[in-house]
Amino acid sequence: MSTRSPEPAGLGARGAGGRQRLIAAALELASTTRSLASLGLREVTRSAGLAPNSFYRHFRSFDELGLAAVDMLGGELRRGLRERRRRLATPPATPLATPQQILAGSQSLIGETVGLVLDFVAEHPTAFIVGMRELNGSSPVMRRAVQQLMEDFATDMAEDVQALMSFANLGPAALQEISRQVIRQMMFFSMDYLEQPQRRRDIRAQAERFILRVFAGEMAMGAMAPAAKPVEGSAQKPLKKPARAPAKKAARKSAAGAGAGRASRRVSP
Amino acid sequence: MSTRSPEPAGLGARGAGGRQRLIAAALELASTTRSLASLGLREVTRSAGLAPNSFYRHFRSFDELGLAAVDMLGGELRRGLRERRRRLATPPATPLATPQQILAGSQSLIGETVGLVLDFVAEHPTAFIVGMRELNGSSPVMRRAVQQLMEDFATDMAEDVQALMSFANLGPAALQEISRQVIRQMMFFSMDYLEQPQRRRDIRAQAERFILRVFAGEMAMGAMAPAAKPVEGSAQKPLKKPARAPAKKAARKSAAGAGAGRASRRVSP
DNA sequence: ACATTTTGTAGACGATCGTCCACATGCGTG
DNA sequence: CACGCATGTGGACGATCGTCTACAAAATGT
Repeated sequence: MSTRSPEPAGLGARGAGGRQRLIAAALELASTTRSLASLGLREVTRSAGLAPNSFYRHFRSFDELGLAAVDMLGGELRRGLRERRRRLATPPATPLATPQQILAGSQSLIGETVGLVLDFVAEHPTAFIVGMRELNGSSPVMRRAVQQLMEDFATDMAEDVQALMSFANLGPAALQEISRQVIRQMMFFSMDYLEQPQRRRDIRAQAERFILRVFAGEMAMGAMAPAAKPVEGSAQKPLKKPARAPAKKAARKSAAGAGAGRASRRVSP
Repeated sequence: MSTRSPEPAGLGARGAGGRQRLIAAALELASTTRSLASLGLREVTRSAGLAPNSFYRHFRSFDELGLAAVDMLGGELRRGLRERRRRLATPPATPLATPQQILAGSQSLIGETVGLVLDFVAEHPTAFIVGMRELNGSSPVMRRAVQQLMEDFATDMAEDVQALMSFANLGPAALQEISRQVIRQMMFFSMDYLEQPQRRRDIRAQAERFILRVFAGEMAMGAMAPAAKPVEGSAQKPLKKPARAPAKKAARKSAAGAGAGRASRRVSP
């Protein structure tokens, strides 16, 4: 529709046209300054070296820009994760093993995956920060997009775990539920990872420990009182329809509110 | 300093002065519209039924308003949780029990606590939504405040678990780590709880299951290969000093960015 | 080569913003 | 009563904002 050349999807893409520059500038500004929706159209275009009106040549609203960024970077991470995990698809170790052995054998897989995620986050800090922000942030559109992305990650993870650890027989519903919880917790770990670079090794270890602990807990609970794990129906459907808008009356077009000068520090008096 | 009367700290406080009205209006607007920092001073005062200038009579900036809200509502929840848990401080069941028995006996405590948290969230949706938003949101000041509040919750929880389940001998470092992870996960559960009222029972069950699973996992891992749980030093210090500002140059006074009309929908053409 | 689409620029309009100033009111204390 | 103090009001300023219309240049298809 827009760029006729394939555009290898690099974000920082220097020679690329205004579209990539706008996305990069918006992520940069939104991660250091405020939320995506609070950004000024003029602010972004100025930072991208374009005239204010050029924004409309590429996006109709900030939501559209945000969705493009989610598609681009979320897709990149998702592809990387799947590829990495498929590459690590060593045939399952001795199928008849104790839970201890199963977990111990999974440690390398877990460690590699955690590493990939945290590396990605460290390489694309602005994208992650904006994603985390929009997850609970401004527009319902962005919220849905990021939520769906996380749900996709969880589904990928559940499938891979099912394939690589089928011997540890976990119900598919429980597996999806655990995967979602792991993905969510990884959001916090990733934030820590960015905010406290000096503690990266510890944070990484914490993440691996958490995953191990959750799976160990599930296996332990499965092996004991069955009254403690009903799981009910399929834990959570993959985000059906919006159905109800959180806004008060009309579904806001993109963003709203936000003020003129704000405490913009009057940097040029 | 400000209100000389004790002010029973009710939020909606109708007869109260402009201060409470401003906080209530800000939370209402920030939860339905945008982030706290993106709010307009005029927007809030208008919603509170005051003149724009009256804002300065109570707060110097939006950060100050946010901190007041965190203190008020965060303190309320924290007090409620501690009180509830102390009230449930039934003497520990048979001290010499299997892990299964320990966990089974803890289910009622876990269920009660989860219920209290989710009830609070359902009763103060705007406060929680704003908190969740500011956790990763605008100003470093608010981020720190909410992070600290969560860390306090985690510490409370660790202490209570230690007191009520001392027989399940978990190291204090591991206990603090697990508590923080539980608190963090509860943020997501709480968000689900608000966004999907029709699934509340399921979400509540998921939360209880998660907590049970994490503790079961820790106990299972403690009982097996010790190479799998080093935990290192005290998992995470309680948020030492800011030390470095995430902003670029100067520490922004309160909020920044944000634009004039934005896509404010031109609601009155 | 020429028309069309895409991308970008320039200027202007009305609206909202944060903030400052001067002024008005209620209240307790001397 | 006079005084200080907290609280609230109204008007005005300069600045930034989103968006609109009109025009320019490069790329593209035929």
